[in-house]
Amino acid sequence: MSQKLDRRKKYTRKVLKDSLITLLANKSLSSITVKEICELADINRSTFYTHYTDHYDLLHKIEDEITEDMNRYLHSYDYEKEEESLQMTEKILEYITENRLMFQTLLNHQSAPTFEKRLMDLTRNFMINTWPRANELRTEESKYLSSFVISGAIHVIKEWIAQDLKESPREMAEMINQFINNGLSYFE
Amino acid sequence: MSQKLDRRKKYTRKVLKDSLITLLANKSLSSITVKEICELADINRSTFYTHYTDHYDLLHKIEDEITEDMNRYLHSYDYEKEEESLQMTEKILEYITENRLMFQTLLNHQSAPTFEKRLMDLTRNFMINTWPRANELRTEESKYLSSFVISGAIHVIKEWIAQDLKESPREMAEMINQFINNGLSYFE
DNA sequence: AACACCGTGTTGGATAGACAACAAACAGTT
DNA sequence: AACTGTTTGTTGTCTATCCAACACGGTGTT
Repeated sequence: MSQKLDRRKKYTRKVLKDSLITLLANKSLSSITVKEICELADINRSTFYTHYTDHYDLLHKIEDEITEDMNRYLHSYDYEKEEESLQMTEKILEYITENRLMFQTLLNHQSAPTFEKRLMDLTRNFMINTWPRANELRTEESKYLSSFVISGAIHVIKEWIAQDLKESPREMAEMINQFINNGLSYFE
Repeated sequence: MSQKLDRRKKYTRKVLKDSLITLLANKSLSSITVKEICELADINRSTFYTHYTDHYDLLHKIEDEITEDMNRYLHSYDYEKEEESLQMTEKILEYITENRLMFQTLLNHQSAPTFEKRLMDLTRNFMINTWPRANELRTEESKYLSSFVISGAIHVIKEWIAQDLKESPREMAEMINQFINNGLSYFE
């Protein structure tokens, strides 16, 4: 799956991604130039084109990576067991902590409206397909409920980030899981 | 003098230097292996040897660079003018701020006893050769006085670092210059 | 003593990235 | 409309780094 990358490739992609994220914090995606990204990353511009076709492609691949990671977290725990579902949420929040700047800017509609939508779709699909309690509901209802619950959770996370991650991932995980459980029991 | 470096060289040397400094914070120089440095820096070990002969050489070149930078600061201001001498001290303190971890560990005798000595020699030479007030003194006296003043200043800086750089470089510059001036007027 | 283990210093071949140069597209200026 | 400056893709050559492999010396284990 994830091939063993040459250290040079690994480094180049990392700094290009970091660079775009940094720029996105202050400017709109369309106003950012490839040249600018490369200068900040200290990478030759021609090298950029061996990895990405343009900066839209770069952003797309950044988002791909995040959603892949999220997906991995979602599927590496047994959501039916309460403690494991808690650990899962905690793991995801830790991941967000580690990539704080990324989430902070990507969740900001202005620069990249697609990201939040992708996150929601991903999580909703997971819930609908693998979560028993959601399954028991009628299809239509479960869709709305999951949307409700997930957009709520994402909003809480956004606020958490905006407040400088004052609470620990564990605290937030407990809080968010509580919210979600309450939300899901709404129709029970 | 400083040739335009290929980005790759620049990057490799930077991460190797950072890596050694990081390791020095916890272990003694002699117990650190080349392999370890390369693994932390994520650089192939064979690449290390194209730049440095061993880790002692690496540390030596780190120190070289710092002393060169210090020297540049010392000579880019007119020390006779009070305001410029203040700016100079401030500039040096800012430089220390930017390389905080480096100074913190290198000034710690345990790991690298030579560094503090090099710094002192450098500064003392500067004072003796280019500072009029020190020149007026007898050679022997000026040597001792400069040693006294400089070791005092370095100690103040070490304390400043240990106290997490609470004061601004400007504040510290004013304080230190005051100390030095008072110190130098001792024999006047 | 024989053994396995680990870091060292070095080599050779493969490749990613640096760099310089280019034509083309575009935006703003006069 | 010609002019200036900037970004864009693209290409060819050069070289720094990667990687795997090697012989060597030191250290410790049985």
